[in-house]
Amino acid sequence: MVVRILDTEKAVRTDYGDTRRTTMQKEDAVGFTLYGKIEVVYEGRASSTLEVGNHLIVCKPDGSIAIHGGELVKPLNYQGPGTKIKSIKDKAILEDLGMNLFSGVPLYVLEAKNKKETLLLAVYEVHHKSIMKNWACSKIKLIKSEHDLVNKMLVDISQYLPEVTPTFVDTETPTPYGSVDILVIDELDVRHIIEVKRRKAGTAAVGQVNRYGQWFHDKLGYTIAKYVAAPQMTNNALEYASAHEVKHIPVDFD
Amino acid sequence: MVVRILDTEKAVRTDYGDTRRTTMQKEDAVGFTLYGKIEVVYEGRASSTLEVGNHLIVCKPDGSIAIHGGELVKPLNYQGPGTKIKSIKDKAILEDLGMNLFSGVPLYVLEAKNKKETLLLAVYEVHHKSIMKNWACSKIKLIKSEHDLVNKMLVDISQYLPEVTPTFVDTETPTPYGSVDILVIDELDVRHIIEVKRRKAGTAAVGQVNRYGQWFHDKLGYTIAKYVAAPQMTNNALEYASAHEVKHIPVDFD
DNA sequence: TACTCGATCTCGGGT
DNA sequence: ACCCGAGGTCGAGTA
Repeated sequence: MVVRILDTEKAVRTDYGDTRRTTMQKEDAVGFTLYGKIEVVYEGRASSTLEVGNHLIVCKPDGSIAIHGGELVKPLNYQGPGTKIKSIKDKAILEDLGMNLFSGVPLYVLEAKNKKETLLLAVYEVHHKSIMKNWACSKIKLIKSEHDLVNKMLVDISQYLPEVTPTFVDTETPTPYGSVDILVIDELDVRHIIEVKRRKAGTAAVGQVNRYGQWFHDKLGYTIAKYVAAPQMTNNALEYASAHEVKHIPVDFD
Repeated sequence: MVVRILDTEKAVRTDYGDTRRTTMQKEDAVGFTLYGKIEVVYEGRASSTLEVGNHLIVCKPDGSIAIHGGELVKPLNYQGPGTKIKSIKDKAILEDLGMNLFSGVPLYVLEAKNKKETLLLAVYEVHHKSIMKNWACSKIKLIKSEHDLVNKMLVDISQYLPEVTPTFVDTETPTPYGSVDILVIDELDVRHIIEVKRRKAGTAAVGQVNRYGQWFHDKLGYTIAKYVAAPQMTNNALEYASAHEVKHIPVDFD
């Protein structure tokens, strides 16, 4: 069994001859894309095969790898950060691993391995490839998240609970079933439990606030009131809510 | 206001001069990747900004578009299939739209619009770009899905319900709150409701089977028994399950 | 179109 | 490490 280890850039550039191993540094981290005729076999949490065809491979400096088809945002196959890429040349091993080698001997065969998961890529033709140097690792800043909606409601929480006199307000209050988005206690010691959704809420949101309510009522013995705060609710969610005394608070980003 | 419409390949190749509109055909469908210095503004379900930096744009023949940073499998920003790409050149409009034009006048500004969502891409430098022709649209075949686990259990369902004599078995039985994975009716007319998870089940899975149970008991008046079939359950899920008479059926793909 | 749910979920935060 | 829950979830299936 001959297994040779090479870094991702090297893997694109060489045939089977290279045995050097390079550790990728943060500074000189590179990624690459490769567009070509490729066959993929995945074995791990599930298993899958991708027929030979023109696909795009994207490898990033953090080791993550994705194989994209010509449709949809999500990749057909992928492995997360930290994946190690090797090149395998022993044909018998490849056939053992599930490769049919449809189109004769591949130019490259890459084994992308991450913990107990393996991705095998047989590259039969390379239409083009590119190296990405100094690839940025910035993160986007999101606004109008659920958290922002919670904050908006906190500015004047009593407006959403007209018949309640709040004496205590908390957010992200932990329960064994998850964190309560907004918890309001009034002067009668009633726990008002509010689950906030940024978009239309479904039955699962009502289920969530029910679980929190059961914790506060059944386990802790408090009197409770339950709410789902969302721009809209689905019809089934509304019905399910009314059957469980969950009120809908209409709320949105103006 | 000057807005010019061009197809995705054209968008890479031209500056602002092209006003042709082309409809992309299945046969000549092309996609492209572009690696360069890019700034992104997103406005839609949420909103976000991505600082100027080296990023990879992937546009597919179906109109989906993704902007990838040097980390993680998921794109930093994206739009789904059917997105229309235009080029905008009016600087005042760009500034209105939130572009700061950090690095002077961009080479290209692309507006990717899908329903009520908009992605603005200002491209300041192009390190390289590639056109993908004849991009395959194959799908992968996955095995070991939840559906496979359901089928495995159906082969001998009574093994998982030792004290039950099944008289009727159904799958994907619809309720207003979703479909029951496996429904078993026994000789006493009891409804055995089984929710199947291929991995460790959390509190949400128990919430699901509770909702189904409420439908069969509260609405339809049946006697019920509830189960979560999964390799494991989280501790909180186990506790929640025992409080609601939901039994755990250990099951796995051998 | 609206709604629901699985997913090789992915990803981030906590313990 | 693992556990756990959120997500612009995405995308599939169904009514």
